[in-house]
Amino acid sequence: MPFPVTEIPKTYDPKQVEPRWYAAWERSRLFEASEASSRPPFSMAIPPPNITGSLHMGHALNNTLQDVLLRFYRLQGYEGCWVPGTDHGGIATQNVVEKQLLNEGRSRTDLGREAFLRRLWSWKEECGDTILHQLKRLGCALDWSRKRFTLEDPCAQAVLEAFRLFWEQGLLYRERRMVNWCVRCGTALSDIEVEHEDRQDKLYYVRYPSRENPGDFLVVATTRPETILADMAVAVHPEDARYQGWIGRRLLRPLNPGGKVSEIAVVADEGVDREFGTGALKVTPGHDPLDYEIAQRHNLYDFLEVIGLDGRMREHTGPPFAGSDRFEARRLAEAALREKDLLEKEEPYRHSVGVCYRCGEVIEPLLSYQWFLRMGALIAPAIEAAREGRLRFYPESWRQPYLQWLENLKDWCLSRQIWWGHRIPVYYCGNCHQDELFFRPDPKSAWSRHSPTVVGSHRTPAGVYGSYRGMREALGAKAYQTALQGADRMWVRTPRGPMCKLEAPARCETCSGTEIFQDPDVLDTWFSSALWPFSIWGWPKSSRAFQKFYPTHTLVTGYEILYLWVARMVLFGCYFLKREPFARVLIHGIVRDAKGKKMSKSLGNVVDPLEVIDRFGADALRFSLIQQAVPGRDIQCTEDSWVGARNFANKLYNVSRFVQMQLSGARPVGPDRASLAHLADRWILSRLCATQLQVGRSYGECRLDEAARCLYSFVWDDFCDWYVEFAKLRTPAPLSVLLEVLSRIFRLLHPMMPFLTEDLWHRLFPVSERDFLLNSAWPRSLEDFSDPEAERRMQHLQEVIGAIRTLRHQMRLSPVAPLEAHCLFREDSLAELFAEHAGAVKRLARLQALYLLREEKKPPHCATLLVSGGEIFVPLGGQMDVGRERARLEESLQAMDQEVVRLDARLSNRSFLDKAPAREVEKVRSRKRELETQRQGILRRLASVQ
RNA sequence: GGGCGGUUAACUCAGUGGUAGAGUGCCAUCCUUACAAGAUGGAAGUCAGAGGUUCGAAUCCUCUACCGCCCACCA
Repeated sequence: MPFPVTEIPKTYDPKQVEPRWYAAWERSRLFEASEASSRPPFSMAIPPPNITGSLHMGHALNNTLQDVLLRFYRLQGYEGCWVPGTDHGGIATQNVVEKQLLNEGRSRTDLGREAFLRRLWSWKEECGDTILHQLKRLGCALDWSRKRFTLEDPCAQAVLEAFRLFWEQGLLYRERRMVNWCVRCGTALSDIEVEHEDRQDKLYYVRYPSRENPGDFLVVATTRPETILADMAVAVHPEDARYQGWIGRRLLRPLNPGGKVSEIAVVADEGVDREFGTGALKVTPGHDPLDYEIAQRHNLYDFLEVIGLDGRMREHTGPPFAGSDRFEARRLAEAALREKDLLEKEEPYRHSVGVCYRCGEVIEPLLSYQWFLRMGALIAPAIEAAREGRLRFYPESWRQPYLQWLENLKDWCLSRQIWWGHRIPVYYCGNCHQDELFFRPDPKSAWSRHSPTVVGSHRTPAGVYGSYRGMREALGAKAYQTALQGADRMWVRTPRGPMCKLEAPARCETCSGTEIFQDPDVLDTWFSSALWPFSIWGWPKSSRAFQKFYPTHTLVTGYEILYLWVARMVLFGCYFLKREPFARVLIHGIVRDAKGKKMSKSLGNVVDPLEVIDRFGADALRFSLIQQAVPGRDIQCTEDSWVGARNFANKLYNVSRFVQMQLSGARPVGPDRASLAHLADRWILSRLCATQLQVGRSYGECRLDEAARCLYSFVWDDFCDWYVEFAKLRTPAPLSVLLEVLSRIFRLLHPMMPFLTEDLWHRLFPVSERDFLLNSAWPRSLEDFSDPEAERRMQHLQEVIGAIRTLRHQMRLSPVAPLEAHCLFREDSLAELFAEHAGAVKRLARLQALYLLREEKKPPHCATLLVSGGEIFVPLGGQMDVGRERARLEESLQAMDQEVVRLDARLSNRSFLDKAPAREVEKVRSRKRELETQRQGILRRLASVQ
């Protein structure tokens, strides 16, 4: 009894299926890995999304790829463990919450550090897991029992421990240095957190008067005239003939803090580019990294610093500059120079400007106290790992950039002057540290009224520098306490060295003083990210999970965070554990919109993955992304690609429905090689064998895109279009093969389309509710079923069926016009083949009759088809259009002639015959023979068609 | 300034030495009892350009053009 069609809907509805299965998986704790398992481990650490925002296409792609790998390796018999988690996201998250406060008309200093942090934690509780929850809709097989957050234990503990270990090894130091300062975020950034943007600016040519003869100028080109106020010298190239006479002379600084004119020297330095501008460079060591280096080379240590941490000109610059924004100051400087007739000219100039990767504000190079990590000792192992193949990149082309980055690596600026993050575990003693502090007080506090009197300090709009002891003395104990509470932050220079402790010490180790305070800075959020592949398992504590699952197997990520994150994980993993944190890095591209533009909120071109899931299903979204995810290459996401993937899902759904309808009570046993009699059976299993091999290989080599395309074409072209069409004619239906093929398709495809395959698996096979596909196994090898002979024979049938279908169109016949075919084959085996499968050929070519001729007995009024190994005559009777038939034959004759010419050219080429492999030559020869035979046939037909 | 990647059908892209592929779109025909989210057939490409290596090049090498990305102390 066929299953009544009406009971199963004709189109697949993912909405009915997907949520149900994810719930079932979770209920059964299907994704929870066991460290006690004897199966080999396959572990992955999710790239933890920041707790800002919600799922976007990039996450969807990244996590789909991971889920495919996880599910594939689980089917392969591995103990799969994929750890979910989120990143506190330092500056990014703090910015989000600060923006909220701003809308309420408040700032973080209004709240104070503690209240602000409380607010961030409640944000985290509220929105932090949004993305993780959304990943469930995508089907991700994450082990929820192991969810981590970078700011909580065990990850937070790992951060402290890592810092302490670095400290003990002497790799940490605190120094006043030129760093990238974001005046908007109010923090230092590491070098890779600075992005470069091309900007249209002006290049100013400024006259620096000679001291001896103020009418004599040396002209310097600069884009930043506001920093002239902090110029300490002018540098020229030592071999620049134009300036030999100037070296060693004194110049008058064109603009001066407080208007007090002072002198600067002309120095010679190799660092100067003679080609640029006038070949003379103004040296501003307080606000430019190159100038800082040059100044050091010339022992210029007494720098002027004119731009404050808030991006405004500092007080001592005097009118009209003091207090103005640095860009406003640029215009003021331009005007002042013009007024003094020191501006020779200006020209439009395009150059790249460093901006903050979090807020886009132009970076200000500034001197400030920061914590740095010495990278020198960490680099070599990370390089070796990649050189020696213990760490592999997919695609390999990313290995070189990775190595180059490491080779040029400088020390890492770790400290951030924000509040949200891992507070640096360093403690200072109020008694015995002779320190210099920087306070940025709450403007409403009493402290700000006292500050101008502080000893030895200089003041900026941002705050006050001064010595710790000096401040206390100046303020008195009480006001000083208030100041400490109100202080936004402070930098401390420590002649005797502070203490690094996992917990706040009660008293000073040196003097037993109890006035202990912690370094106010937090660590770069990427510091905790670098520990992620081992902190998630509880490192530094050793645990069974850690033993079992570290190192992780594969890291999947986008190339945009290769340095920011991937390289640093390798550095840290190799350093702390002497073992790279993963063996493979699968690098995918960026998801772009239909026009190839990067998706961004500001462009308004973001496509919401959840919306795509609603419309097309998670499986369709996944399959579409996978299909396009050639390693390292960007992906365009378009409506079309979702539709195509959804149609594929529907195709598989329907072919399964078809098989289901054939099922009656008894379940057939699986086919075995010996008893496979039917050509179609042998053929489809042979094709399946090749497909399974290819798909397995592709999955294993991180070519998920390849696996997707391979399965797509097997399912659609081979199975649906040919095998099932053959099967429809057979009674009883070849259920054992149909089910075997489907059962294998489900398992091969499950990593990419988990919901649909799970659903169909349960519908078609007598498995219990809890026998999940993910717990089944990758199908055993089909190599026994490989059958090239069957594939060849099938090809003959396909060719003839195709030729007759084409003929109908060429002769403008209706697809249902009654036709018969008379076949004449040169080999008996072919005749037997067609005799055996006459039914299928008749049906698929829609013939009324199929005759096999023993000798040439061409019926009258017929069209002739030349096929491999024979000819097919199709009588057309009254519908025969002689002219059309002649044209058709002539056209194919022409095509053959062209091909023959090409083949002849190759065969008459001595060096081809001599040098090409014999197999290749034989291929050409046999093609030529076949063509010749067909050609003769056509010529005979042409002669007889009147 | 250095480096990397791309340029293949109208569109989006596969294809690393044997003579060009897919999906979508287009044209034509078809409600053939799994699927119109389908079936069948078709048109459509000097594989960016030039040179080289090779019996043979979309594929390897060199150069050029355009597009994109990364790195760099472009004052």
